[in-house]
Amino acid sequence: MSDTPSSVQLGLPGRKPVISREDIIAAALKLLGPTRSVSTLSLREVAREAGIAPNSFYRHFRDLDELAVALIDLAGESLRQIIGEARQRATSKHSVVQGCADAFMDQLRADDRLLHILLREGTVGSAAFKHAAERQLSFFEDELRLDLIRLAKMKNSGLHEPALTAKAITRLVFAMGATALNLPEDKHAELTEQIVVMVRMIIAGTQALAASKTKNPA
Amino acid sequence: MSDTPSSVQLGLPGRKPVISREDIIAAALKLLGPTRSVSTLSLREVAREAGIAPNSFYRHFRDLDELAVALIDLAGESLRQIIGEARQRATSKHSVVQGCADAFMDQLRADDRLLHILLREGTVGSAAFKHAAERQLSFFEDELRLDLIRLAKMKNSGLHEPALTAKAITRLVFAMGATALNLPEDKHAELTEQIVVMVRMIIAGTQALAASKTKNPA
DNA sequence: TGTACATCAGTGAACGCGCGTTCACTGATGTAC
DNA sequence: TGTACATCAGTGAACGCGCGTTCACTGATGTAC
Repeated sequence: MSDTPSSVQLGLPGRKPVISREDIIAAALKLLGPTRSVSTLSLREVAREAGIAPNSFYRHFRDLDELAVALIDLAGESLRQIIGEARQRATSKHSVVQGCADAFMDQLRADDRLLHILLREGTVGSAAFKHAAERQLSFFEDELRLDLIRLAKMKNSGLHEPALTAKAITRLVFAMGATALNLPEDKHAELTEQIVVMVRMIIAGTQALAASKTKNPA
Repeated sequence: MSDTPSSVQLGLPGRKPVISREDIIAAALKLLGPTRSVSTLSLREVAREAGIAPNSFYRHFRDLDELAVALIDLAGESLRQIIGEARQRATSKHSVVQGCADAFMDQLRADDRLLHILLREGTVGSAAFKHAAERQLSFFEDELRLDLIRLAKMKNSGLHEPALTAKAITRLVFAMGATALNLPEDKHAELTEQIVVMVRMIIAGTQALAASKTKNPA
């Protein structure tokens, strides 16, 4: 993920890099925001922000697309960590759903650029970029699936197609989060509430379908 | 929506346009596809495709953004018409949900450029563009909301927050549709099936929540 | 420790390109009489 | 019907700009002995 390219491995002779891949990524993140998306970044612009000559960019990334994929991968890791923490934190006090939704929206409100990227840019850009975004989403779905199964066991309730349920929740929350990026701050609480109810709908639905399946097996 | 700008109104003296706004829109649609999104179109490119000089573009649109908004509006209208027909067609034979999902995916498979735009590009682009996309989505949600209420009355089942349910279904289906654009054709049947189950989950969930509300009013 | 050498991160200058936008224009189409 | 005139859709040429990419280079940092 964040390892250096082979030409920069330690132990080889030569000058040490004075700026790193991470510095360039940080520069790119500085340029991003509610009004700038990854696909509109230019190589020269990123280099300017990082304080290097345009061609120096190539010492660290093959092209802009490689940078974009690195950003997506970072964003996925970051989100999974945030939600992972929210899951553990929320087990007793509030519901898991509410806790995760709050954590999600908090991060979004904190202007986490990485989260912005993941929410907005899965559907445009190069094939490699879209593939990377899809990959991170599937990681996320997988963790959620396991969590849903655990939750269902705890509650002794059924679960109709856990994988599909996880996918539905993930895609829906991400879509709602993406709309939040264009919303003024004072609408965020309302949106958080909407997300919570939507997720509860899906969970209630998957339980209802599981129950009817038990009664009337196909 | 598709009316001509004031400078092109009929009855005024002057030369009649040999190409129209619609011709330029058609040229833009020709350029779009699974690998090209609206935000990557250039004015010169569209003009080239339309067979006019670059500066002639300005006779019909203030800038590229105005063209993009026109495309989004068209896309919204087109989709609502498609789904509206599917609703009426499917009332007796299959379920409404299955019918609409099929119509949706058929249109998508038929490489409807307008639909591509609406699915993929609500989250990037100018403020005006995002606003137009959001507006079309809300139109769609509103129609769906009325439909859900009608459906609930027919089935004598409850409906927890119809507006939110409609929003959840719309956003989820659109998100799933967007992923379909990057999928090979042979995965489309599977995806259609997933969409149908997801929508059923949400409907089952909203009914379950409505039922529990009746039993245990807050 | 000192010296010769190899590596290679970062550079400055230059390239050709497509872009959005402007300008003054042309000439077909319409209206007025 | 014919003539003079106004309108304005479309044009060709030009502008300056930022872009991605290339090239040969420099010089700091490391290794070998």
